[in-house]
Amino acid sequence: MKQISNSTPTIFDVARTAGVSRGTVDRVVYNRGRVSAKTKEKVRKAIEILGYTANPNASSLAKKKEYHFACLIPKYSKGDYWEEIYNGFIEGAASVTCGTITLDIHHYDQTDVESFISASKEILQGNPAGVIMNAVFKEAVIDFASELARKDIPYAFVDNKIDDLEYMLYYGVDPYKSGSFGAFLLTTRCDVREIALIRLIRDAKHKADPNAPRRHGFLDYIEENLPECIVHTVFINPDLPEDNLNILSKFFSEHPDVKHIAMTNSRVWLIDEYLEKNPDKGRIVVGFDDLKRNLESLRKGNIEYLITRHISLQSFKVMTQFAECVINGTLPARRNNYVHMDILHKMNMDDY
Amino acid sequence: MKQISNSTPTIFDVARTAGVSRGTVDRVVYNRGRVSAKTKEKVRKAIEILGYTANPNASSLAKKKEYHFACLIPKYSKGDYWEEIYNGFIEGAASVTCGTITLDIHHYDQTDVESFISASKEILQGNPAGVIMNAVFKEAVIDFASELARKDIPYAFVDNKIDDLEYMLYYGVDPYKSGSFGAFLLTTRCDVREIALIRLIRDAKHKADPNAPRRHGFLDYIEENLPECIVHTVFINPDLPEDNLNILSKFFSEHPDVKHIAMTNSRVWLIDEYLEKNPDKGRIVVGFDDLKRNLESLRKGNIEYLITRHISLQSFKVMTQFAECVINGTLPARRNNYVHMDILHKMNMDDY
DNA sequence: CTGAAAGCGCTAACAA
DNA sequence: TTGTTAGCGCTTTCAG
Repeated sequence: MKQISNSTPTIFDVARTAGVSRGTVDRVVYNRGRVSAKTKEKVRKAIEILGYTANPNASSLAKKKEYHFACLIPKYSKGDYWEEIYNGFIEGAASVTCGTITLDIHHYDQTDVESFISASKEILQGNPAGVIMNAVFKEAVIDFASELARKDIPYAFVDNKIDDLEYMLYYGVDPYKSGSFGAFLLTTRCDVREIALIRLIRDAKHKADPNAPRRHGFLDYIEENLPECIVHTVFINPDLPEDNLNILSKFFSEHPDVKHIAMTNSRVWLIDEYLEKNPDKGRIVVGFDDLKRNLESLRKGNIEYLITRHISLQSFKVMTQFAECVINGTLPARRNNYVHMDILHKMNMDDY
Repeated sequence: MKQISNSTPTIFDVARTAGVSRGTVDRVVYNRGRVSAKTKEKVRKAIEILGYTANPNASSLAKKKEYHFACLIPKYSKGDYWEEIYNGFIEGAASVTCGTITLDIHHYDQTDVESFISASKEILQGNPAGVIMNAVFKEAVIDFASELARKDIPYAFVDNKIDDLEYMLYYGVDPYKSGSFGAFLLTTRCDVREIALIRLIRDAKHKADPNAPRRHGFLDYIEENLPECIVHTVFINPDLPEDNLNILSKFFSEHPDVKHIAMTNSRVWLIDEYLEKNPDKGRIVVGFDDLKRNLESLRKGNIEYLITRHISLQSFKVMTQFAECVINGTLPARRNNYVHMDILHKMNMDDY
């Protein structure tokens, strides 16, 4: 029988001062039920008096339960945005201590709704404790969400979301705001008459346009603040890098006064070769997301600003918080979590 | 006797495959000595084969040792930079799991070397496991450091450091670089002829000039990139806010063309009242550090950019890493850790 | 130099 | 509804 309670109180101390057993204390601490109201009150009071908080180490050591989570995100190639998201999931799952997490990561093709649907069906088969996904195909996501709801499986969104669904948690950056911010950084303190907005060709199959909100934020800012400014849209093909050089050369030789360039998708590195080969002191380029190749371009000075955030932080956070809430049966402190937009410039990129 | 080892290997598994006891495994894992070379080798091999890693939860649960650390930082008033640093220490100490940390936080008066010296003596009396401090009074810090070295007490720096000392760890932002970056943000895309650099009067007692590196970074940038630009230095007194309005009004009425203002200390909010009362669309103000009052000024649009970082992150990081290294007898992965400089603007400050 | 064993604080299954 | 107890994986003391 332990006698002295010098330092931090343990569950044992609580049990003793409340005059109950450790098991009972555990029950009220974790709301496991099967406790009379009277006892509950006694225990609560004891906890209050002693200022008891559970020792997370002991807790996670003792519980050996495994929880199975599924993630559904676009497939990616090396160095992509979604690879970072993936990494965040893995690290997050590993760092959850209130239970052992196993992860099933499913990928779908962003150009193909069917791939999303079939992946979501597979997930349903697995009967996970929770699902984390992003929301590109609106209707398909809604269908999936209602399936999950029926099966009482909680779900969370990362990167983007669908507002009127009953998701438990969201982490991402406000794309519209980031677009406006990009427009600000591109045009501040300048007398801007024309802007080139470089976009990616998406073929007919690409129904999804995941960058639309950011682009709209960008365009709305320009319209409101620089109504006279002309925005030229230039399409390049991400799959035909050789052609892009020509497309860009052609455009800029036809529009020699256009000095301001923006790309609202995450692949501003696609135009790096052009920028490199056609240096122009007066040019200002703004892009998004800190992909390795974008950072290179920033370092070389071809890009002025990159608007970004720690990509994997979003998926890390959503993974850890979601798992904790699902396991403990609690709700997150905040449901919608917008992460801060960082500005990266050649001068402050080193320690990012 | 445990039989099955399905999932992650435990110290028990290692012991069994090496044909030794758990105690022995522990000794080689933590280099506690008292193990024959032969046994050591056997154990190492077993660890290798099984891919064993210690369970941190079980580890910190089992070890009940208390470690006593001392921190030595300037005293502060509510809302100050050093209050945030203090908070980071507290949170960091609480989140260390490889041992129980107790903290003694000592404060000194930044205007008074003696106060530093006497505080450092007190710390020595306490015989702490380690010391974390900042480095304002150079000689006094060097003396203190050599005392610590003699007593074999490791120490770490936060915020700023003295390069040629044998400190174990440092977290901070490169002040010189941040100054240059501020100069860049203030002057980019502008045709700047004159700048007002607002400084704080420090009386004769104030031998320390903790903002000098940042100021030099700022001034050097201007000199190198805008050699024609005139930098006016305006002194205000942080203790006489009423006077400042007059000083600033006088200066700016005498220099109506000065539109660019910088403050390289952390208290740009001191000029907020002047800015508020004398609105000027063409003015650009750049400050440092995200103190609450600075953020207010940013929100109101009186300041354009604030260069900062999560202040408490520095002390949090230094606390957790330093404690871990001291306790485990290891060295940090990186000794000098420069944290990223964030740019805060009205448009991206909300989720910071 | 090595092994045995008693905890660390908590959980969960079982007994009452 | 409540109490009891055998671990979770590791540390550390004490014997050998």
